Amino acid sequence: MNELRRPDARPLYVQVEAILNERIVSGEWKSGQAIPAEPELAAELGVSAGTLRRALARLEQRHLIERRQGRGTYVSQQTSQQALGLFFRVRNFAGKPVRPESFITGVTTGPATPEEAARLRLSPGEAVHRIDRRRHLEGEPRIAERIALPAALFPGLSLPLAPKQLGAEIYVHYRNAHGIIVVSAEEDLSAASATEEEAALLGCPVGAPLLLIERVTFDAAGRPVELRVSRLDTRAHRYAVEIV
Amino acid sequence: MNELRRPDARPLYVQVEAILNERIVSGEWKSGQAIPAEPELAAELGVSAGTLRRALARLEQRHLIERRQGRGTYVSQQTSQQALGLFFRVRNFAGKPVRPESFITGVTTGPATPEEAARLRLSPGEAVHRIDRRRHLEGEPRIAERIALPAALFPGLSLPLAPKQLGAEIYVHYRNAHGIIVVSAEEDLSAASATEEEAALLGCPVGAPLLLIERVTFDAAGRPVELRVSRLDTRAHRYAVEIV
DNA sequence: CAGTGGTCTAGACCACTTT
DNA sequence: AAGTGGTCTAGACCACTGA
Repeated sequence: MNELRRPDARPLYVQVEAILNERIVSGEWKSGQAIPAEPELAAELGVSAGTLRRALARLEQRHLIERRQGRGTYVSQQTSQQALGLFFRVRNFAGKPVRPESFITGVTTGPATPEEAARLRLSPGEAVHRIDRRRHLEGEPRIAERIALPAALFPGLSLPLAPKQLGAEIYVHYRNAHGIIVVSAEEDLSAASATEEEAALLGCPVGAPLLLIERVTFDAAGRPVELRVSRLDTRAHRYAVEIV
Repeated sequence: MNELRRPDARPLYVQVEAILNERIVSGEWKSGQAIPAEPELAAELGVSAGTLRRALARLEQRHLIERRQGRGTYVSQQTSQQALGLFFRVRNFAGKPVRPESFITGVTTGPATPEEAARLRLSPGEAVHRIDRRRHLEGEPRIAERIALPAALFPGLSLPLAPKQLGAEIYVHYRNAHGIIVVSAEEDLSAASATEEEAALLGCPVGAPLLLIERVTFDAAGRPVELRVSRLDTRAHRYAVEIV
């Protein structure tokens, strides 16, 4: 049933983590659903409660599950609010997190550029969907961004077009429509000058300094699922980073 | 001897972590020194090995100690290399971490500005030391920065003046000369245009976009110990962020 | 109240490092 | 061989949740 081997190279709790991770990735355990209680799971997998708990703690740290004393263990819902809290690090000058409003300005599909292929680990020329968005912070246009998605992962890309869904995080849409659970990201940050087009979009002078964010997002299976290039007007906002 | 109470609000392993943290902060256990083995420590503190291990794991995660099977547990040395690996997130376009060369251009002491007082949790007008530096990446001047330190924490600020020490991380100097162990930082990032002065220093056009990094650093006791404002020329480098 | 996760303990065994 | 940290187990007890 399980391929658990004691004298494996990896510790038992890592093997258990991988098994449970796979159950979530495969959709056997769906988002928001309760998973079996500790004693039951431990018995099924043939490990002690302590080992199982250690695996569950690692899944919780990766935000794949949520545990609450007395309630149970649930596969993360990745609601809009949670996704924003984890992945949207913009604050205003008072230090308060802000919620963006998003407006899609264009959707296209075409062969990946060399840059996109490299970052998304695609073969040269594989198809990608591209979404262009404008995002408002506290009522003002502050972010211009382009999102590139491997077409193979998002067959027949269905976009949320209702105004209500436009405000929601797109990661929630990935999960609902394509079963992709986003868990981590790598970003490269730099400074750039606003082009004419960006200046018009953001209402800033041509050549104004913008914070350029190039993000590659990964799902629970470790696949790169999104390349996002954002330009943030920092006249009224900051990007927050914590180092531990 | 210890004030460990079982029905405390905090779990035992958190209380143990705090006790061990205090021994490091107070200098009872010095940087690089081995601490007692698990059985000895557990007996001394009157807790089980499991509880002690959990506390040690948390200290290790905060980079305050290092553990190696067969060798023992050591208070972190915070060598130059380790400090850079944790706190210096600049990469070149190949994605490789780069080591900065640092040149101090000025040192002054004076009353804190309102901004400095707020970020460093000082009373208005308390004294701060200020260090201005220019930093080179791969041979070129790329960073202009000012570091503000609470004078109360750095009595008679002794600066490393030998050329060799100039290259080392200043956090290593904090530890060696003032016993301050740096463990975490919060940063606000934005984009700014180069002033005439910065342009001259960095060899870029006036108005060129720079990545502006405002960092507050905290020590093992949770005190803010440094406000650092850096301006990074991103023509040849990126600032790397990981989100988990 | 029953059932859940969270804490704490005690002890066995293993893998690694040093002498 | 002796001593270290790393893994795994089994079980007791507590704190929280919901019916």
